Amino acid sequence: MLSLKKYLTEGLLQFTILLSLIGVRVDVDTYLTSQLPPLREIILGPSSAYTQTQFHNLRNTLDGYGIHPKSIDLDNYFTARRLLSQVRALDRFQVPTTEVNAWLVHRDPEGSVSGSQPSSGLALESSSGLQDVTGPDNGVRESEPEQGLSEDLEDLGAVAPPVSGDLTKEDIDLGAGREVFDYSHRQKEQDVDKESRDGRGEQEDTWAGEGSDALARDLLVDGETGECFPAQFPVDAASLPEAVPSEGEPPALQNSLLSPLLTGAESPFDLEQQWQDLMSIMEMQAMEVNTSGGETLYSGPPGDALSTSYSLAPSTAINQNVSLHQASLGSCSQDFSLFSPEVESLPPAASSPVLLPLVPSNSTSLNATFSPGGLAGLFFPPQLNGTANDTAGPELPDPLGGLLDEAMLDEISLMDLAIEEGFNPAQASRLEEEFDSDSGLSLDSSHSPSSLSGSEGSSSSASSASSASSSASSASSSTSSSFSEEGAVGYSSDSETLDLEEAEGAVGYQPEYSKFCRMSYQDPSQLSCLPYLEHVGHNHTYNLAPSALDAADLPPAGGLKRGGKEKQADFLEKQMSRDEHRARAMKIPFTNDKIINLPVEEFNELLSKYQLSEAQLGLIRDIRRRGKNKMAAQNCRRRKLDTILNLERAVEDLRRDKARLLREKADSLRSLRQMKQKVQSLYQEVFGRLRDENGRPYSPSQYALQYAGDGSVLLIPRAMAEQQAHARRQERKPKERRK
DNA sequence: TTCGAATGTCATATT
DNA sequence: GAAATATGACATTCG
Repeated sequence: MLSLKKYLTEGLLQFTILLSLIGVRVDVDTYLTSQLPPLREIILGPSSAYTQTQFHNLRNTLDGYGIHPKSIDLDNYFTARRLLSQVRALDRFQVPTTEVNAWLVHRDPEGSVSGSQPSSGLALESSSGLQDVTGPDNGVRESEPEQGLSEDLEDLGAVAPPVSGDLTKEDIDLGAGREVFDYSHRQKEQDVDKESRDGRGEQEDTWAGEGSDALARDLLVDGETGECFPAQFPVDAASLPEAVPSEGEPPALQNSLLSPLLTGAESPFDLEQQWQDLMSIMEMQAMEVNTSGGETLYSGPPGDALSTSYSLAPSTAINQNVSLHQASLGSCSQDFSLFSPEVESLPPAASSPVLLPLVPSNSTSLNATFSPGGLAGLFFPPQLNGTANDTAGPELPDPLGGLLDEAMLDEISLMDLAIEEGFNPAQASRLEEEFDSDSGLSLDSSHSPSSLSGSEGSSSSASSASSASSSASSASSSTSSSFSEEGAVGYSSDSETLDLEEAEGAVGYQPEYSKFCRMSYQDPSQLSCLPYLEHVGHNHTYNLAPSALDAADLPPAGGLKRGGKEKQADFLEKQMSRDEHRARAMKIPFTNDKIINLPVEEFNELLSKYQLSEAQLGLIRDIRRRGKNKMAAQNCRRRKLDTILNLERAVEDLRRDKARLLREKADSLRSLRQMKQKVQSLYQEVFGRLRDENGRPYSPSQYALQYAGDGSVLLIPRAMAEQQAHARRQERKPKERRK
């Protein structure tokens, strides 16, 4: 048994593993996935060996010495024997196998486009899919704030890791994926089969061979653990094809996009139907007037398919807009999370085709037709004086001018002001864009350290130095910091300083380090944790004065062979600041930390304990002054940075607020137009039913309805109504000016 | 060699 | 007024 194990372990099995892993990985995976746990155990080792934590060990086992021989038994031996022959046979086809894999790379995306959507295409679609998501979306929301878009993109990466996480990222993130295993073998394979690979460019080999293999294998085997998880991608596959509509989007997809829109439009149509019912109940005789008015109001730009279709149901405009988004939502279940509700609801481009029709090309005429007072008609039941007459004519220059509730004037006037100013949602979005683009501040938060730099507490790691120093300085006030970090003046860490002092019997340093706060920002190990701060590790200790260097640069006594400690001490010595060198040269009997960080009372007390020369005292005072100033400068810079970051955040918040307000404004305008249209209909209906004493209808050019303060509606001569409306307008102007 | 970032230092103002 | 702190300006180092 043992001999068999040994035989397997050291001979056949390893050879089998090597061969199988060199060129026939997919086939090995096939075996693995075909429910052959023993073989899986033999070749790949226990599943635990493929966990991420073990992966580097796995990487080290490429030579075949870490294959978990404990998992081998006799059963596996025979299985392995059988497989060995197969593997050897397969090995001859390793190159074609690789080519097949390369073919998979190019095929899968097509499959995803075609709608059959093999799960493999998802990962392959990653980058293009990302663009596809934003592409059509941009097509609909082309005036979306770029900030929102960037956020969306970030979100997309978060939402759909399989999409955004491409191969290279996987390699980077995991340090080594399972591909490494294969890659290494492929290196060997290159050695063995160079001729067969000479025809390929290296890049192609990397992509077609490694990349596609990895991708294709990702479909079945986790790149890291080697575990099969076919169920994961189908899940994404179900959502992604919708979330990632490609350019060559099939009509079916577009239909799926439109269908929710149409469905969503049903509700508005129902409303409209109700309204029509109401009209019919009132037996409106001049229905065509209303209809024509509505069409006029909602007629969109020619050629606009959306607006054209929507113009038939003006009152549904808002809901149609919503429906449009719902449609895109339904079809983009994943990327929908990209858009925050507020951003998403803003319909720069999506709504532009829809909203533009809402904005009457002749807004002034609309205002002329519907003065703010017209709205009042919406808020009281059609309780009219009941003087019935003939139908009113279609021309109602300012029919509701007198129906205004003064309380609404101011509020509505704002809306009307917007209309009068020619405001429309498209302009709003345009404004938004301009605002976004000319903010002058780069709000790129993707790599902005703002995310790392929180408030004072979290402190901007962006200014790593500043951050550490801030905490250091803040703690210094209490002089009870537990930090064991670099002193304010020196660059060496406490432990390093201690080593140095121990090694060289430093000039009377008293290591009460824990008492003092120290700055850690020069700690390379910490810097290494902050990739964007890797460059922050300068030793800006200025050139030492020759006198100081004399003492500092003395070679080790006796010229003994330096140990690691001494080398470290030498290195640290070079890292010492100028003031530290000076202090050593002047034989200052305490550390610069103490000099700098002690409260003035303790500092004076410390000075009194020693007999110090004037030069020493002067140096100590300078060290203290410079050290404190250094910390102050660091704090100052940190505050500056924090201020900038806070300003950036504030600007971003303001941008969001502005976008939200613009959206609300657009919504309000839409609602206003809807209400005005309804009021117009009501007005016409009521006016049309009025009859004079002879049973004839009143002429709309001569009479108008006016809403009185007591809630009643009066029929007054139009001239009088216009006069009153003019008077109100004059009244309103000073108010607006005051505002 | 030049440039920009990070940092140290000084002078001065402020607390 | 001293000490601490803040800050602008400049110098230095480093990649």
